[in-house]
Amino acid sequence: MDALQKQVQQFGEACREAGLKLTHQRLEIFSELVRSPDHPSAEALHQRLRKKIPTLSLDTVYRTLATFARHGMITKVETVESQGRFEVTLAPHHHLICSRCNTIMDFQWPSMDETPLPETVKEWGRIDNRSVVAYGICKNCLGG
Amino acid sequence: MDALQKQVQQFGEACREAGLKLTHQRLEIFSELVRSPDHPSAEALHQRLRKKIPTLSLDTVYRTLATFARHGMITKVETVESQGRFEVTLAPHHHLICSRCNTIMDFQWPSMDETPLPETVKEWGRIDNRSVVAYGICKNCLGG
DNA sequence: GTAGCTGCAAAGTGTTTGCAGCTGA
DNA sequence: TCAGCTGCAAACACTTTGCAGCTAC
Repeated sequence: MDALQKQVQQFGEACREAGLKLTHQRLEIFSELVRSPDHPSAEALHQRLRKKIPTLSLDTVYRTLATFARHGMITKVETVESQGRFEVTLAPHHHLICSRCNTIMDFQWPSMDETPLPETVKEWGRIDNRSVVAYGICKNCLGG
Repeated sequence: MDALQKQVQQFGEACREAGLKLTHQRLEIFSELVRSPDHPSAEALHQRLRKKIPTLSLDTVYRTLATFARHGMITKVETVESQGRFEVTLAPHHHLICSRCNTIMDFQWPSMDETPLPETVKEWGRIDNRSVVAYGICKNCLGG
């Protein structure tokens, strides 16, 4: 069984646990997100899925993504753009955003994940997760 | 001369350098942002400024913020919400966001600022800036 | 005097919602 | 069967734009 199949199977279990019905649309939306390393927006996902499910409506994509996010199955990525971007919830990782073409790339930074936060932050409240967002220009856009 | 006055004076110089006209509206919008530690949205700024300048229009606030951001005088903060949030460009700092009440707090983390990024990131392209975004629940919302 | 800024109104874009019919468990 | 999901269309919220008059330089 390949990685995608495994993730889709886990998805089925997660739905059952969360009391969510496992519909065709939900399965396809999730699979597409697993296959998409580029953090697509709801609109982008809808475009891609229409080829496979022509009747799929954009508002279902929005609703489904919101549902998944509420159950922690996917994560809404923080960006400066107004459009939300989504990704499947995985191991802790960070984001590189190209200011020119707006692509988002993941990267790992284990030593950072283990560095304790400053004392002042602990006084603020409870931290659930944290990630680094780095802005710059990717090699493509630099013309390299 | 207090800190606010100083910052406003520097603002005047920054405008001249950038070739921007120093209008009443621009000055007030900038001063309000300097006075606002809570990273207000365009809408919020407009609300606050209306008391002082009743004729100020919301689209001028949007346009002005975009102009300031284009010239690096202010920064648009990355959040998961759809609304953009702004702050005056200052020393490097990071953000704590309360998932419950959506307030944004700044914090310093100098040791993190100096930690070099992983090698893989250097291959991606040029990094201009980076910051940590931490999500959690603030003490207020925890009921503490 | 003139380039550029502002206010107004209208349009755009991304997202959410109400409803009626459909469907997975 | 029936709670809950989907598609449709309409509403919404935030942001941008075209235009004519106004203002800082």
